[in-house]
Amino acid sequence: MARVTLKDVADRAGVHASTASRALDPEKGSMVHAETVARVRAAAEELGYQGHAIASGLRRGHTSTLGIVVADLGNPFIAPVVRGIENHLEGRGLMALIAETRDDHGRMARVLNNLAARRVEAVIVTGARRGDEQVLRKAQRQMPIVLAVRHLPGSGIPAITHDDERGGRLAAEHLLEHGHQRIAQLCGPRGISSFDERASGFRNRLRTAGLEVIELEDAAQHPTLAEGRRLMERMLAQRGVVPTAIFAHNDLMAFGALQALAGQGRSCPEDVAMIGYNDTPMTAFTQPPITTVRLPGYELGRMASDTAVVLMEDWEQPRSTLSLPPVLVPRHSTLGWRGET
Amino acid sequence: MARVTLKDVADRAGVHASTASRALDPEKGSMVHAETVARVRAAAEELGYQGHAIASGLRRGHTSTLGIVVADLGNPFIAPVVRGIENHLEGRGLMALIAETRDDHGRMARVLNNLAARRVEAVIVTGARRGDEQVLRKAQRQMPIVLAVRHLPGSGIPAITHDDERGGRLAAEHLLEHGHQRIAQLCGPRGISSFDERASGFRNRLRTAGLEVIELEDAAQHPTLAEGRRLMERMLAQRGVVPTAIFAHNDLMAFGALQALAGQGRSCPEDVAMIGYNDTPMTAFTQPPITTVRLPGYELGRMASDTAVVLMEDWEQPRSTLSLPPVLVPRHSTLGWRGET
DNA sequence: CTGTTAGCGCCTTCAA
DNA sequence: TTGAAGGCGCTAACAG
Repeated sequence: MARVTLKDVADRAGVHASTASRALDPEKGSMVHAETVARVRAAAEELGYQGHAIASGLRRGHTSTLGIVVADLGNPFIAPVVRGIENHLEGRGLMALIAETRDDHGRMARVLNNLAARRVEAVIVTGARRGDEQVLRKAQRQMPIVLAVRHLPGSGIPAITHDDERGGRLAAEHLLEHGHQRIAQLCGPRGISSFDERASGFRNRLRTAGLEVIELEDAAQHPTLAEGRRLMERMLAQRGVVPTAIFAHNDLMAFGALQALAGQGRSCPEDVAMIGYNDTPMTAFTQPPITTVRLPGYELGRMASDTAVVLMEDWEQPRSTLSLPPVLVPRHSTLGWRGET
Repeated sequence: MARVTLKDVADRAGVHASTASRALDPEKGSMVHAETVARVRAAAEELGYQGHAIASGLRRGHTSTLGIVVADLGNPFIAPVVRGIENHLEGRGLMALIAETRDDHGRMARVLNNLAARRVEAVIVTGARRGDEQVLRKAQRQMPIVLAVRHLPGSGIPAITHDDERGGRLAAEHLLEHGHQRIAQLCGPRGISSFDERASGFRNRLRTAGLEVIELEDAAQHPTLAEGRRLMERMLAQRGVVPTAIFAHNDLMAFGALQALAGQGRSCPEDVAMIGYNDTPMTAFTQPPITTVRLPGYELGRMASDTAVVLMEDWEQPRSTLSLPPVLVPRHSTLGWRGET
């Protein structure tokens, strides 16, 4: 397909290929006689000429492409982030190659390698986790890398994240304000900054209030509904006090926890209050509607993309690291708690 | 970045670039003396050589890239489809460029043009709608196009879709079986096959049963919650009989409709039964849980990707058009209807 | 204003 | 088994 080349167009217009090239380039159209431009344009039109961005890019030394690496395309929270990136790229002549790691280190390595071979001009990684440092640092020697959503503490790789420490704190404060004393959290996977930080933000705030969090040693393998249910069931199976409030590390885990509670005949919010995280659209429509922490995913995507673009234009930029503020969204799953009985 | 080229490696290994090329190509490694291969590999390693898939592709005549065009990256239903595509591509050395049209014809044209310029070897379009035929047909002269999710009736462009006619029929049958007589539907945007067909499947099935659907002339501009609410409000504002059951063309619209009903003091499922479409994860957790039609999005993605790969390898393949079967998932929003009063 | 020349980085003849 | 030559499609630099 697409047989016709610039040379064909030039021949038909009776000019040299380089003239045709200039005539078709909006930036250089002025260097060429208006009549010639018209002739070349006409020839291109007649032949159905389609420019070859790859060849042109090879010559010019750029690909106008960047990479997006996500852990899980199915995670509802990732959609607005990707959308923010994509919308920022649009109109800049840039396009994104997208790949999924499924939180697998080997896949991360392979994907980055593939992206490097394709000479993307920057990579936005939303799926980094502890253990990826080395691979990422190596990749960083070949192209700018921007971490988004999850960062790698101490790695020095620029990152645009949410302030999850703060998110955890907000959750804790909300529960404290409502008079809870026996408070638990169900932890998302370890080694992922966004989960680790919401855990410590939550824990620390409770300590400040003189309380110790109820926690399992076990954390979720993946931040899924099934894992939320499993952890909640384990917690309920332990003897000792039952918490009056649960902080689940994301909305899906909160649902799972709710199912486990229901299975034990405990109701939310009357017996146990629940807080999720992410403000996934559905949280507003569930029974009960779930109190959650809202993060500006779309904006984060735009900013990560913006950082990536700056970095690809000017390699040795100061590494900007940003953290966007979360907001607590109170709903019935905590507001309806009836207090100690 | 990535300064070192094959020539550098060759020089360091003391061989010609073409030998280095062969040594590094797993397919042609055998054409080269084992010792030479080792020397070249070592040199590449020492220099930190990173292959240049773009240049290599230019020479070999392929890009190992395909395009995915979606209408709305934020639509929860699109995630599994993209996931299915991506997972199918992985391990085949292929990667996908992704772009969003937001259901805008102009954007569709621009995106396809950009993709063609980048010489993607095929494009999967999940966001086609009436009015895109011409642009798509033109693009089809440059690369194979596969429609997914939504097809273009009469266009002859290969498509992998869900059988939405059938989905509509299933919804109708479910309501008939439960004894409904005054049945309405809230229509998704016109000119999009998936909505048009679920509308006609539903309508026709009711006609066969001797019933006429209650419908507005108006359809949703976008398949969103807000539009679902607006349409439901309009319907309730009309004098005459109130339906006992509603078929909303997707789950989000169903939520909107639910809100409108609640606003009028009507409860679901007691007064009015509701059916959605897509089996978005949240439908199982809402109050009430919503009866919906489940579609195999992931499988559809895989199949679309498979078709695209076949087409890019063998241009003039018979145009395979497939339609995957939907399944009705009954939940409380219809099962709890208390019947005519 | 336009043509010539020389590659971008790689791979595939062809010949040795 | 290896090297030389040529070119994928395009454009920058240099003449004229």
